[in-house]
Amino acid sequence: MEKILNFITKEVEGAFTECGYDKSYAKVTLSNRPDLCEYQCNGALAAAKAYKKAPFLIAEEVASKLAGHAAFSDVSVVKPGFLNLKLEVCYLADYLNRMQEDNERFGCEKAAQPKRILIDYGGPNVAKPLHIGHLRSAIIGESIKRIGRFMGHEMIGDVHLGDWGLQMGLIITELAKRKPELVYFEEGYAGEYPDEAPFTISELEEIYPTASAKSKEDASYKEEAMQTTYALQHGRRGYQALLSHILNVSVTDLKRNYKNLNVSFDLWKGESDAQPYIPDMVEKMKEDGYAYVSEGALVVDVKEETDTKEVPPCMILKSDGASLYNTTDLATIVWRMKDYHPDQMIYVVDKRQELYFTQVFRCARKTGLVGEDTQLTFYGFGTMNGKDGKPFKTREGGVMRLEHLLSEIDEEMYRKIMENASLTDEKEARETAKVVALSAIKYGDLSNQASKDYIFDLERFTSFEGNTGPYILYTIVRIKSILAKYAAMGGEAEQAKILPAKSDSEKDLMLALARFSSAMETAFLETAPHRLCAYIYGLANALNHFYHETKILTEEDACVRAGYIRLLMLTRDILETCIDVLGFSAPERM
RNA sequence: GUCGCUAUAGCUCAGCUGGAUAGAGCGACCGCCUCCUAAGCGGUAGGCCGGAGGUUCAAAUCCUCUUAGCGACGCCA
Repeated sequence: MEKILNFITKEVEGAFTECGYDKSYAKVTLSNRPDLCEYQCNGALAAAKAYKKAPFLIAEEVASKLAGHAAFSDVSVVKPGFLNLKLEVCYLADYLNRMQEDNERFGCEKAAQPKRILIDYGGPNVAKPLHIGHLRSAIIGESIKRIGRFMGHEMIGDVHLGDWGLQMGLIITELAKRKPELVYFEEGYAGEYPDEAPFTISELEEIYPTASAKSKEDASYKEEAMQTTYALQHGRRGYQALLSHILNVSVTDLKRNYKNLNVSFDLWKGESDAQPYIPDMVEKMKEDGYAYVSEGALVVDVKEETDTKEVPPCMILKSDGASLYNTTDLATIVWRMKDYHPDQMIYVVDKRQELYFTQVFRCARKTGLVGEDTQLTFYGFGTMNGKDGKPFKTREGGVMRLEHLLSEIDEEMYRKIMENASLTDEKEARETAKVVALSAIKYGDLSNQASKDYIFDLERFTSFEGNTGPYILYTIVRIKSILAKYAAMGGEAEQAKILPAKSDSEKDLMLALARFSSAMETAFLETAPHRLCAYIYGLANALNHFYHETKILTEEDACVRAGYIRLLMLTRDILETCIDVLGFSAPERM
């Protein structure tokens, strides 16, 4: 189904062409003067020079061709040469009815050429709790994934676990100190290892920091951990059995945490999955003459002629021959290409890693790991700061665990719900609090441009007012409440049609609804969830304005009433589709 | 030092890729519940779009310079 803007543009293009002007001037945009018109075309201003004609005259010529068209109720020309358009209410109503019949797409067409896009977000470390540093990546990545999916692309989310390196050796070392009697430490043991892990997640979360601290103080401890790491990476059975226990316990816990955030991944691959690809990859880079030794380390030059800055070479191996972050990331690209050959890989990562990823991407291209048909995209997000504008910390100054942050918000939301006293059932109030809290935290994040730092202000985000998640949910709940009452009254609107708007607020709402497909498409093309937030905020405003001015259930004309109900249903469906894509949902009541 | 990002109302942020009078929310002030959820709606006050030049019919938006803050710059991830 065609976007309403496309339709209008096509009409205007026709008019420009008919008047002998190039249709490229016929670009129609949303009006920035809603008091004057709904859509506008500034093409006459731009065309004036090319055709050596006063813009006003051009605009008038074009306008005369459009006048009387069934889709427009008003076509006018203003001052220097603006072409202002208003839509005919019948046309608009017809368009919305077609949207509603459009099988859950609401006029938004899927991509004609679906792409396979692998999106890397998350990046949690095994055996370490999620902290707020993981929050943005999870929220933003999940939303980009869902937007892409809605647009018909094949989106593959990969969590990219930090499950490799010294940290694993540290854990095993510490465990060996504490429970040396475990069969995993018995050398030469050839039997089966237990299915049950010899630790719980909370033990694990305590073991790692303890071991990490010890290794910093005690050189021999660190040496031992490094040897353990080496043994682990070179196939010692007992250690590998422990590693899979650590992974299992940790991943189970991570999944639970991500589930609370309504975030999920298609792939639970980790850095360790990339290791098998390293030797061949490195060998090939050497053979092909890309990799050479510089200052002891194996590197690949990634400078380019057009660089305005110094781009250091991409390091492949450290001078001691060990692999590092780069190596793992490149090897990860190897298996991703081999197993999925995506059209695009998007990395949702802290923006401070931009230069690093520039190096990795260039290296991957130069050495032929990825071809021209795969796009590599760095999507950097800013830091989440506290109210003081500095990186978010707990009151004690430490890094806050994600779980703690979430429960704090849940608690606050629960308190407010009880204050409001609209829900009396304890269980429902608790559940609703969670749903609303999630909307607060996600909308608070997503409504900002991802690339910018933003200030996380608990009070502001949990407030019920203004441009917040709860406001959006409240709007949806209001609609649901009316629909429920309508049904209770015995109303049946399934066969009804949305009727031409009778008031300004109704028309504004309808215009906002008609923009849905543009908003979704823009959000995808610009990888910009905040554009979708801005859209639903406007839509929610339009609904609340309409709601305030219109008696719906007490409307006497049953046909008009049913038309209103259909309009509300479409609004609800679009709002819910949008928040689903943003990664949260609305309760029935709040 | 080099490069990059940011700068818009008291605060937090938009600004649809160059268009008309720069918009929201919070906070402040003033109104609106015998009426479908007032977590709402309407209104008032609040701006040299960091500064200076330039490009053109038109600049918050593009270019140059400049100031301030933040960040990145080979063996961390």
